[in-house]
Amino acid sequence: MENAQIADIFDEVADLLELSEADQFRIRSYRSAAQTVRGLPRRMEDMVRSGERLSDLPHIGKSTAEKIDEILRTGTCARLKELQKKLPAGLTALMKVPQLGPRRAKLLYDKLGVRTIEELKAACEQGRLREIPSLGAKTEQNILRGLATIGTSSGRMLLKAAADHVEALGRYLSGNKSIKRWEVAGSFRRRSETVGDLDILIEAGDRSAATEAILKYPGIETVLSRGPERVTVQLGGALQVDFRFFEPEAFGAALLYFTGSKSHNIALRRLVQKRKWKLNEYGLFSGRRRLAGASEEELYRKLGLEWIPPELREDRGEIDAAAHKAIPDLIELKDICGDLHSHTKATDGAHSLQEMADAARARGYEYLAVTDHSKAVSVAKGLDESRLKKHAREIRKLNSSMKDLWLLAGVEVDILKDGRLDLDEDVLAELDWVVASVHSHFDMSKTEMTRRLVRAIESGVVHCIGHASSRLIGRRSPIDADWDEVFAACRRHGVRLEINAQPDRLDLRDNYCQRAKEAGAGFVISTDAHKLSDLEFMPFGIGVARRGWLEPRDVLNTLPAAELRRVLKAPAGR
DNA sequence: GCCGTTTTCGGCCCGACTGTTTTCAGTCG
Repeated sequence: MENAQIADIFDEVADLLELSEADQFRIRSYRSAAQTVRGLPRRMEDMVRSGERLSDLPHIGKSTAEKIDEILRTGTCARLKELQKKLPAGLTALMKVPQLGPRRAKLLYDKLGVRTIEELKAACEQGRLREIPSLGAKTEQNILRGLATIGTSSGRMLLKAAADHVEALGRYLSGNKSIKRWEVAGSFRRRSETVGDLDILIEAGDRSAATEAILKYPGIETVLSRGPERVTVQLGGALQVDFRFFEPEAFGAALLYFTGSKSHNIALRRLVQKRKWKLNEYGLFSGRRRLAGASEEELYRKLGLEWIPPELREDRGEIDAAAHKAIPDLIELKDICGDLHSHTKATDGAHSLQEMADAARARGYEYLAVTDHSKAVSVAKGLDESRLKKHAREIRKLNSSMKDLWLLAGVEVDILKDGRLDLDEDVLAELDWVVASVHSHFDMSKTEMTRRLVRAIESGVVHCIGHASSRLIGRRSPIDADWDEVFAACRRHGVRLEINAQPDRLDLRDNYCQRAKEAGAGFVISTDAHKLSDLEFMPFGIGVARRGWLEPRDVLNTLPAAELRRVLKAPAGR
């Protein structure tokens, strides 16, 4: 059983407890436990098997540890079943509708007999909600609008899509005189792979002028609310944006607060509470005296912590690390010296070898690996042995004509169903760089898939496993494998794991990076560019690596060309 | 239900906005 499934059970218990109007702190406990389980870099099942004490984990006590045992044994827990018996099914779905929480969901069920989303919709359309005191016509409309957004998507967009919005919006905000400073906080600043909404903090000379300017932004579809502290709008593409106004002395506290994550904030507040202080979005206070607030650095310093990069703020050990001055020296875009995964017109790329090389050089790279597909990917006109040899000759010919860019002759070879490689190993051994990837048979059993990947890793001709889980965010689930075994094999054979920077891949994902690093594996960050503009995806890969606690020394393509040459010449395992 | 550098009992993160109130509950982030 996966951690996410266990977490879902705890969240459902919490939902049902909310509907039962149980003790709010008990509810919060279940939520925290769900959060801990969901964010864990390792599987609970494996931890239990190796005899680790679950109650050592944050927010997991004796009672929750017992429930985890029970869930792993039986697939569910008695507490959940008992609650489900007491409350009608469907009510938990109802309380996830925007505008509805546990109280209103229960109210609608008790007074109107509403138990499904469909019945809710009908009740709103018939104007029956206004029969209930405390609800009115406005609420009916708001619920209907919320229902409309539920159906359309998961409600979260890819980080890249949000980044495009931020770029346009940022240009607009920067061009306005009444706005002195603006920063995007939230999951966008933490570089989460998807973003639910945008939180934009504003320092304004004149708030009402700034508000007027914001409301004139052409991308706005609906104004959801506006007050003196906050303006909430919806942009096209159903992206919600909160603009919040802050004075300079509170700006750092606001940035900290709205960057989150929620669990990071709660963990910080626990520290604050011990000192009898108060931390909110306006500052750190002792009584009414402000101790800090203008910058994040001073806030963390007051708490005895190093500044924590936003990507680490997930309550996965970063606060402890900051207290011991052990925050890693996270990798940055400027550390990257080249790109080790790209395609050309030879297969499914859009541009020629020369064009790709020029673009890489224009970015200041020292090297680019050209890694077109192998023949199994027939839709991409994948290369067979003879076409690959010819392609490699062309790459080397162009390479010899260039002084300041090393073009590595490479390939992205398919890992076949049984773990063999799609091209003759003698031909692969001639190349400078071999990426091996799974592009088919995604639904094999965990045992078979593990064997498949490990066999490829053990081939002796592979330098790197491309997009290891082969998931597509929101569209295709990751393949199932015993990742600890895969990572261990990578370490043994000196095979790197790719962090694929394509916005809908971001694979290996962040918590697996952390886990693979602990297992001693190395990494590369690549764009898998199929066209010139894809080379610009590198920052998204960097974001994942930073969220995975990676430092420059963990990532092969931080090496300058000369050093990379030396490493690649060394025997495997180095 | 979790947690402990004043605690094994008694706390537990904090504020804004909306709608329908006429002092606040519910929801949201």
